[in-house]
Amino acid sequence: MINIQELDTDRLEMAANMLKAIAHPMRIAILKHLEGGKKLTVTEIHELLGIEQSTTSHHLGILKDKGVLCSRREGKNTYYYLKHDILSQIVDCLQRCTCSE
Amino acid sequence: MINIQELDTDRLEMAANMLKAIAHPMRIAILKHLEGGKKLTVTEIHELLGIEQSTTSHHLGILKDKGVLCSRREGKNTYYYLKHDILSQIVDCLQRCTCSE
DNA sequence: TTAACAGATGCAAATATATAAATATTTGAC
DNA sequence: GTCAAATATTTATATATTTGCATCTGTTAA
Repeated sequence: MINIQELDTDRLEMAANMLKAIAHPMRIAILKHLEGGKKLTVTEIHELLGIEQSTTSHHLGILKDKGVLCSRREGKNTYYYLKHDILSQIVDCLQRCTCSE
Repeated sequence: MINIQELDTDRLEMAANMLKAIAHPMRIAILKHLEGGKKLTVTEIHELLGIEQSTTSHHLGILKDKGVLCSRREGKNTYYYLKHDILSQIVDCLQRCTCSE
């Protein structure tokens, strides 16, 4: 028998993990670059953001692990992209909420 | 002279702080209860969620500090409510992104 | 002015996260 | 197979977060 309360807790937990994954300046910047279905490699992102390769890979790993991004390997490169297009909503919302203060 | 890069960094930082504030199971649950312009007291929230009063107050303080909630004192009670209605978008988005997995 | 209620704050222990440096793995070219 | 490029993982250190308890501050009503 399935417990609704439990399900809800799991769902909240999942949502929180997803948000926690996004809630970092560099990771928000990554999402911005991936809006509109764009796909970028680790190297492209690490150069765009000007941060270490290993740090970039780490951030991408977190985003993927928590269900924010997907990745596809093509040859030596791994392309990362948004798992759900609607996630752009979050970035947009943040953009609107942070301009008035 | 203002540095655009710097501004952008500050803005990202602010956005990340706002998201970090939301990114917690209990705090997402709080936002859910406040959708639609509802105002609730600390006690109401602490009873709704079934968590300690002081823990509730801590969470509300974080959300207020990071610009997610506002509060108004009325007599013995303090009512908390969403600062920006559009923040419901984030909760909605999470709800949609967490049902398919 | 005191009792009782509502909320906020300080603190400490447990836990989680961030970063970078070093190292490992995977893949394609030769 | 060997090498180099692209990416991932490991590790260690520093820092931040979460939670509950105890306590403190306001506020209302007796």
